[in-house]
Amino acid sequence: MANRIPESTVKRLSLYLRYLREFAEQGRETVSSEDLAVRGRTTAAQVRKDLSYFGSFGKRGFGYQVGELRDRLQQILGLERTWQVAIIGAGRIGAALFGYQGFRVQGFHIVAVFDRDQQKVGVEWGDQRIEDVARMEEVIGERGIEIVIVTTPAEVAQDVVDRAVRAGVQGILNFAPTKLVVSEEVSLKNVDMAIELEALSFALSNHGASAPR
Amino acid sequence: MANRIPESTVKRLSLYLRYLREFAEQGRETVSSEDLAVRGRTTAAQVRKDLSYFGSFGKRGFGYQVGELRDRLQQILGLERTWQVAIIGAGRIGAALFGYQGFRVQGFHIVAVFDRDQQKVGVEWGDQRIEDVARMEEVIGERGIEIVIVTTPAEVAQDVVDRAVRAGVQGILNFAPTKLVVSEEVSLKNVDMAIELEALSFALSNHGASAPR
DNA sequence: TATTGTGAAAGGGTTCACAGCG
DNA sequence: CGCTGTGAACCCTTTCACAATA
Repeated sequence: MANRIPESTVKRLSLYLRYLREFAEQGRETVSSEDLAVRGRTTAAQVRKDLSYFGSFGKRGFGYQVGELRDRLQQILGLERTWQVAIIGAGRIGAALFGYQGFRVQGFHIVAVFDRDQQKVGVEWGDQRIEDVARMEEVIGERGIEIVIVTTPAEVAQDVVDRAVRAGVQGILNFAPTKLVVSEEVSLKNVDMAIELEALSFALSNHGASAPR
Repeated sequence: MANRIPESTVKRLSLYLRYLREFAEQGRETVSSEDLAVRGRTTAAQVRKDLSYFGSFGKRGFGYQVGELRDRLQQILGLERTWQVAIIGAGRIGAALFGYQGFRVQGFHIVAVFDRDQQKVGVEWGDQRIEDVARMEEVIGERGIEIVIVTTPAEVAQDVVDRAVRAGVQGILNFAPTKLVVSEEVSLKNVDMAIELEALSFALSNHGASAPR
């Protein structure tokens, strides 16, 4: 069980979890792999293969218990616990993420916000007071911060990440448009809006030119 | 040339373009596939294969002309023209994206911002006045909007996208945490922060349990 | 001589098809 | 009987290795 899981499988599990919550809200008790596939625009075989990496959760001839599968996915994804999260960079993107309630629901607790701008340090954001990034290591240690969300300018992102990792951070969600280098024990995910837009530009520029239909 | 290009190749081209701009700023005239590979943490063979989908731009024994390859990539990615872009949803994420200068530089011109909240309609954001989403079709037509960035709540995202597509939009960058359905002629890219965070949670929860080292 | 461009091989993820089982 | 779980086939992307050549 759980040998080497494709990244794409993990992301689909997140989606299945969303759908299971929807189904649970609607009062449904069971779903088939086909139901989940239709909801997520994938195939039933894909759903079953994704789940099979972690065990067998269904009953042949019936499908899956909605509540039970939802709970198993939450457990698999590590969402039954809470995560201590910091946002580094109190600019516009930092503010947007701080305000996004979705994180809290999932057990991601934002317990610090850092900025280097002395004008911002000390300013209150909801339940947080912006900290000086100079004190980052200290605060990471004190509050047991495990994940940082990086929303700094690209030029300083690598530096703050190196410091955060040395202070004990294990996971990084990077919004800075730069490729960060981290050691293997640290998990890194990138959200790069410029790349997505450029991929869109490419697709639009090559309508029909590349696709045979 | 340009038969069927992997999505991953297109995204790497965006990165190579960034690196070429850096190299150009540093005054470098030539680069090898190895130089680009080191900069982007990939392999020289990968760089050459990616480029080979579009032609041969290098000189054997020398490498590539920095300026020339940069220009070719800009052209391939459709970045030599400008794109008319609208943001749908004037909330925190919409504001963050509106303020992000990176887009403008690349030729993505934000020429409209929509919201359904009458409190926001008419408010000025920089050079834009927030429009009522009820007028969306009209404005899309008038301003020749080709791409929309969706930052609405998940519940209404599909509806506004259907309307935008009917009004002529060809590309969608979706920040709403929901899977949108669009017809094949429309290009869709998703940025789903919740999924990225959950994938991070999974990776952190399975440190060593899944990876053999 | 150094580096590109590219067929061929390898690797990894998705789809298929069906045996297994409630 | 119906739907799951899964080995095998398939397909797509990456890597390899080397001939081509500026």
